[in-house]
Amino acid sequence: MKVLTKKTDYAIRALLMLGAKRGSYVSARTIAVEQDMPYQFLRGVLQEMIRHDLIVSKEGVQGGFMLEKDPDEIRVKQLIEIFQGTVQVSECMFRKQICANRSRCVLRHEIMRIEQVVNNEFEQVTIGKLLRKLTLADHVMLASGNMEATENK
Amino acid sequence: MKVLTKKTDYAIRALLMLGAKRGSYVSARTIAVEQDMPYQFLRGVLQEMIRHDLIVSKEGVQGGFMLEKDPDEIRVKQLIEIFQGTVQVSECMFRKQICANRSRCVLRHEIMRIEQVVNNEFEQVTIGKLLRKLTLADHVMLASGNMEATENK
DNA sequence: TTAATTGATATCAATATAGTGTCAGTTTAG
DNA sequence: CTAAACTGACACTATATTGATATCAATTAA
Ligand code: FES
Ligand code: FES
Repeated sequence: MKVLTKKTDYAIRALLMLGAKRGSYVSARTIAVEQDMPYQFLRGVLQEMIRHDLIVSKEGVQGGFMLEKDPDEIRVKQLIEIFQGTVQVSECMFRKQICANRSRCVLRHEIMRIEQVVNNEFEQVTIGKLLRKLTLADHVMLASGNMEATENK
Repeated sequence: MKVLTKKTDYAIRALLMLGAKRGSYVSARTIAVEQDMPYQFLRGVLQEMIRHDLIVSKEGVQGGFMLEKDPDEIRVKQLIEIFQGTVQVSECMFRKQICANRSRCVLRHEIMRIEQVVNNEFEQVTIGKLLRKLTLADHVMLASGNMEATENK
C-alpha cells in the first residue's frame, strides 16, 4: 500500500528546492537533474502546480519556475488532493444491504473517522515545516545542487 | 486516493458475515449473493484468508467457511497487509542527494511518523469492534441474508 | 538568430487492481 | 452409488492507474 505516488513525491521535492532557492527561477531541467527525476514527467507535475497557483513560471532562456506562495500555506494534503484525488478510505463498503441506510451505518462512520485522522495528519505538514526541518547540510545541498553542475565556471 | 481496495473491502464484509453466523459454515456462494460480490473473486479472497488462518473451510455439500479466530483479534490492519501489502507512505523520497544520509533525514522521519499514525488507527479497528457496532437491524440482515434466498423451502 | 526554456498535448509502457473460467477432488443427501 | 453443492488450485483476461516519453509551437535572453 503506497500512500504517496511519484507525482506527489516529485511535487514535494520540487517545491522544497524552489523553497530553498526562493526569489530566483529554477528550470525544470535543473530540478530534474539535481533531484534525479524524469524530465518530462516532472514538467507535467510543475504545470499542474501552476494551474493550482502554487508556483509561477517564466518562459525562455533563464526562465523556469518560482515559488510565490508562502511555503507554510502549501500543505501536503493539498498536493495529495491535486495528484491523487480526495482521500477516501473506500468508495462505499457494504452496498447491497447495509447501505440501504447510509446515514445510520456505523461501519461507514468508523471508516470516515479514520479518514479524518489521516487527512488531519497530512494537513499539518506544510512545505514550510519541511523546509525548516531540513538540516543545514541538506539545505545547502538543495540550494546549490550537485557539485558537477555547480563548478564555478 | 483509495485506501481500501476491493479485496480488503470484501474480506471485511465476508468476515462480518461469518462473525454474525458464527458456528456454522457459510458457502462462498451465499456470501457472494447476499453481499453482492463477484463469486470467483470472493473465493480467491477467502482462500487467502485461509492461508493466513483467519478462517477455516469444509469441502463438499453443506460445506463453506467459518470464522474460528476471535473476531477481536482480527485487525483491519492485518487485512490491509494481507491484501495490499505493508503500508508505506512513499518508497523512499529524496533519493539522490538527501538519501545519502538516510538515518539523518528529517523528511523521512516526518513521513514515517504519519505512517505510524495511520497504522495505529487501522490497528485499533477489529472485526469484533465492527460487529458490536452493527445495529440490531443490520445484524439481523447480515445473519439472515436477503429474503428471496432464505424462503423456507 | 539561436539555444534554452515553458505551454500544451498526445502517446506509450509498466504495474496494480478487478474479475472470470476451468477442472480436479470432497462431501452429503437421496 | 450418483448427482449436486461445495472447496482447492491455478491460469487467464480485462480494466484502471501510474509512470514515463515525445513532439511542436511560442517565448525570451544573450
Ligand atoms: S458503507 Fe455504504 S453505507 Fe455503510
Ligand atoms: S527520504 Fe530516503 S532518506 Fe530521506
